[in-house]
Amino acid sequence: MRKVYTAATAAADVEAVFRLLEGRWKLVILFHLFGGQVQRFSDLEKLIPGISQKMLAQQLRQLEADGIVERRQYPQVPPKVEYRMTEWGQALCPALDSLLKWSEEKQGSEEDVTRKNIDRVGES
Amino acid sequence: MRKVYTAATAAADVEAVFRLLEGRWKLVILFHLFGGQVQRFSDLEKLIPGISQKMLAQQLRQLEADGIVERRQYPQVPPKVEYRMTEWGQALCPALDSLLKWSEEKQGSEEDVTRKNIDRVGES
DNA sequence: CCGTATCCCCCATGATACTG
DNA sequence: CAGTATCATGGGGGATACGG
Repeated sequence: MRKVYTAATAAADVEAVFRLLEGRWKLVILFHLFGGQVQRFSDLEKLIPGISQKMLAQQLRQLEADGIVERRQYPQVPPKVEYRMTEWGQALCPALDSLLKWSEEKQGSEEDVTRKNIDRVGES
Repeated sequence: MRKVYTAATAAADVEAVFRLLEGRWKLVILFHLFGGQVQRFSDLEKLIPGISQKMLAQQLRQLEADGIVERRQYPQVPPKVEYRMTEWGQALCPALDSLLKWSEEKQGSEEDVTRKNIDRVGES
């Protein structure tokens, strides 16, 4: 049984999802973890040019708090910490893919729009 | 033939989509237009409590510029302006729905996570 | 009815330095 | 290796007023 939405609640819930993923670096991090990949803090630092330690730590903390990413810490010296997607987090991948597919559709749709506008010239 | 993505390009493209939809009011507007609904400026003003004219105009302009929403102006007094989804914009609906479905999955996945954490106690 | 124009504030991000 | 702590900043969004 699917949840029922009004325009307001649907928008609010999508916004809630956006808030989980907004943040300058979260999506890059996620795409480096999708598909079961496991990365250490320093791996992500290397994989993501331009990110600072502060931002990497902050975004990972938030993703972890939101249940999207799992942090696994090994009590040893030197420290070793691994990050991976949670099961739920991994399930986000196809949803993001549908957004990508949508953005790919843009090209094909533009000629149609042009034709529609031409057809509409002189409309009341 | 699908476009091929790296972690960086996939993230960049999803971010591009997010930028189209980010904005305090865009999603509410969209959900009031999805499914072929047509709304006048003043309709949207009434439908969306708390929005200012400035913000409504601004968000509509951006949605229009991005090809998501279509603005149809009738040259008459008093002015009449209608907004509706473009074909491409309407295609966004199922993609957003997959995000909603994902957020609905959260509940079911949380007990599992708890169990996993318990199982993992004492792990090296 | 359908918008612009201004001013202002806040918070996410960045730079930089330090630590168990 | 894997992080905090602190300070600075800029642009998105709100309040308010005005215009065709």
